[in-house]
Amino acid sequence: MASTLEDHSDPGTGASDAGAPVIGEGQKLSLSLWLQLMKCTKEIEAGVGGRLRKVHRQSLARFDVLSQLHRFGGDWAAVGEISSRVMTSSGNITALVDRMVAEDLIERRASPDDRRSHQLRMTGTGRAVFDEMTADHARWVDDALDGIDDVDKQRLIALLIDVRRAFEETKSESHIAQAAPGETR
Amino acid sequence: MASTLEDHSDPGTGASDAGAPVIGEGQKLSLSLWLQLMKCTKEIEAGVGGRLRKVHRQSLARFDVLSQLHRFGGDWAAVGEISSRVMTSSGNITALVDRMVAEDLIERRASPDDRRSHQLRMTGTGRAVFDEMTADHARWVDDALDGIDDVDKQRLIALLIDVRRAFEETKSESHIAQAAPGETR
DNA sequence: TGTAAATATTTTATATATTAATTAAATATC
DNA sequence: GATATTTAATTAATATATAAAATATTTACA
Repeated sequence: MASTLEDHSDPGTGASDAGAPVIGEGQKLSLSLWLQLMKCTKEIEAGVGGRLRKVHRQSLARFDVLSQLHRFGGDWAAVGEISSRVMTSSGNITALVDRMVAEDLIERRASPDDRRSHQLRMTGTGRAVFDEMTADHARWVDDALDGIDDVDKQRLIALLIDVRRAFEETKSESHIAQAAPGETR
Repeated sequence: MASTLEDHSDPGTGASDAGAPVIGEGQKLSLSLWLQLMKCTKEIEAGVGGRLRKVHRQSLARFDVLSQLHRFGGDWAAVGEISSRVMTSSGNITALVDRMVAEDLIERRASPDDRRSHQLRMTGTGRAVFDEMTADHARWVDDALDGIDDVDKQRLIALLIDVRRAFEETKSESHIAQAAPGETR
């Protein structure tokens, strides 16, 4: 779902808005960037995800699971490995895997090494479905970004990698003093 | 949830991968950009959304609904207006609104003008919760983007607006020939 | 060795999301 | 004015997501 699709960068004039939330000048730019990032991702995601759903009757979540399994090239992969790579909770991956197993897209077995662990692998059917989805997915994404020239795409990629690195650093810096309710700084 | 968190830009060597999906050279760059866009958004969303959930016991979806209602400054807003602005389905907004009404964050009434339509407004409680969330949200987003300088933020904003505009144009161009299963071009 | 702690996954409860079908009312058209 | 179409929202069925608790197993270590 969309999130924060509101430009808070204008805290308002104050007219008829006595207790308006106070947003600092320095935060406005960050909020505008976050808003654009969110809108851009959600809009394209809705487009590509909607087509994936309509054409292949599969969700982006399932496509992600298959994509990650594909990287293991036919080998078994631990459930935890997949769930962390697709950025979903352990509880969610269990249900997702259940449904994908029921549809014969993937198969699950107990790990031979660690009896706590389970492993996943694509089935032949899963591989076929994945290949079909992959081709369409790549074309749809490329279509969505059609109007952007290669130089701008490369600039964007570099900037987004910077943002992710900066965010990771922020997290690791603040990991000692975990946020208490109401105060983060 | 995360999506497409797999870099398809390398279609592989072909070794032990006979039927590998074919991805054109020109699509690789688009896929890399899409991957970074997705990862960047999802990672920050997980951080900010997780804190919002933990600290304020509210989802980003609810924050979005309150944000949109806030723009109406105390006036009633049509349910459809809100659902389209937060980019969610009519079915979802009904359930979301039900829960928010039950928690006294917002109130709902039949529209006086159009008897098909319903309207929403923040309650005093909702406004108070929104104000608290807004301050934290702005700070968390700013923290997440702490390491990026203002010039790069502005570059990113401009580029993302370009991407959204390009995507909208693509959609309106292809709206006549809607994609049939398996063939989009 | 025995016990505590950590790890991997599942289960449970619930929230959030989609699509399709339904209901009700407004609008268009003849 | 009667009928068909469109519009607005809800309902129903189901998928996807989270957090918290439970289960089972491995690892650490006194």
